[in-house]
Amino acid sequence: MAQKDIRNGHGPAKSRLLNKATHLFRVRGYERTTVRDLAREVGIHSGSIFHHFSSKEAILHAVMEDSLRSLLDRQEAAVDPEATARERLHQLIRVELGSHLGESGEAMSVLVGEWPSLSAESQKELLILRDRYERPWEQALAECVANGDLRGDPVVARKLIAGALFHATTWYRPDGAMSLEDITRQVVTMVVPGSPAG
Amino acid sequence: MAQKDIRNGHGPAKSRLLNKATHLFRVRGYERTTVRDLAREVGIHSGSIFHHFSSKEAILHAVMEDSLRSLLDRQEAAVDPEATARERLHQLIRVELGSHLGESGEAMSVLVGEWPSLSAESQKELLILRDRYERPWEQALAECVANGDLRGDPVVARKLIAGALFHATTWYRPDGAMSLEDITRQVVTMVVPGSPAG
DNA sequence: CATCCTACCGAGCAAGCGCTTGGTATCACA
DNA sequence: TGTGATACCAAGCGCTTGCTCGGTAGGATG
Repeated sequence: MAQKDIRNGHGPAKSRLLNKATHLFRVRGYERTTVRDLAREVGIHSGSIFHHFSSKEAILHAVMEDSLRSLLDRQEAAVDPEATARERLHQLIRVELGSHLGESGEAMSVLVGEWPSLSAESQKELLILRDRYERPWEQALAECVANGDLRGDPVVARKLIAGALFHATTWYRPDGAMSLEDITRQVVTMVVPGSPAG
Repeated sequence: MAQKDIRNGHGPAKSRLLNKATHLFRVRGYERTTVRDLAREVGIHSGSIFHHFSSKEAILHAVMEDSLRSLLDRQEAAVDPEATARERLHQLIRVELGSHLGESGEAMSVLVGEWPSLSAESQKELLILRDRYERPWEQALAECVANGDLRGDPVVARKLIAGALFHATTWYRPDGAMSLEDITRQVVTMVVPGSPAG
């Protein structure tokens, strides 16, 4: 451990607060999670939370912003701009599904599921990041329609895919019969029929 | 209006309570909706609610049970057991999407979105109805896999479809470019490629 | 050595919550 | 005309909520 920041527990208090909040918001919901629950989990008094965050909603905002930024990072790392539209679609689906079902799954669930709990101002701010994330999707799907890989409207297709992938958090089990890549392949097969691309 | 039941407002108080509760649970969420909000909306005092329902959660239970039962009714009315698996799939998708996006949409959203707010006992009770609703889906999808209309796992396919359709509540606009039947057709096309069935 | 800052404690406030209780007006029915 | 049931009001209880506030221990900095 370093020289400062540890009066109690392991690691910087603020990030431990964020981690526990993510977990509690996920399993109990934002509204049903009290600041006392959160403080107990972290090992501090409830009032001390407000030394780090100005309000309970500021915690939700921080959780969501972290979630969105790391999602963007993963997308940028995984999508090859030189690849074909079909390949990029496969990459986009893999990243999004992996984000929902992997380590960042709880944060992603909070991001999507607790969106209405955010104030209008916070929503507006985070929508800028969200739009940035959606652009590669728009491009890949539009190209797939243009070259005949995908039938129908690309915007509707994106919405349908987003719903299907997000919903996987409610039923996916890491120790189940289907692996993450199995599901990814099935989604790709359903969206753009034909032999699956790499 | 009949002879009894109207002391105030229009129609039986219990059903008005249920209607307003559905709306409030949808737009504000169950937890953020207070019995005082609900009472004000209906035009009675907050305490009077507990003459009709034993608890706030009992209201949620009633909303969800009504929602599930009418969903089952619509399914039964719309699905032809004599039709091919592909046709039945089309019918099932139409019913589910129509339920999400039509008049019963708010109740459906509450049913899916507020499920974690229900007590374990209530969940157990309603799961019996839900299982009944899922059976025709299982059969149609299993048949589609058997006859080659659908590739992949039928259980995963059902989960993906359910997510895609439910998510439509967040983006569908009745006055938008895509009609309900347009979206239904696109989903069918994506799930079972080939010429769309009636 | 004094000063400042950070991170927290301990106590508690005001507001809001679900729900209870006791009472009353109105009806159906005997 | 009396009785019981139904549908509601008026008041408020006990508890929990998000958040505030004065104080303090301890490291860093002049």
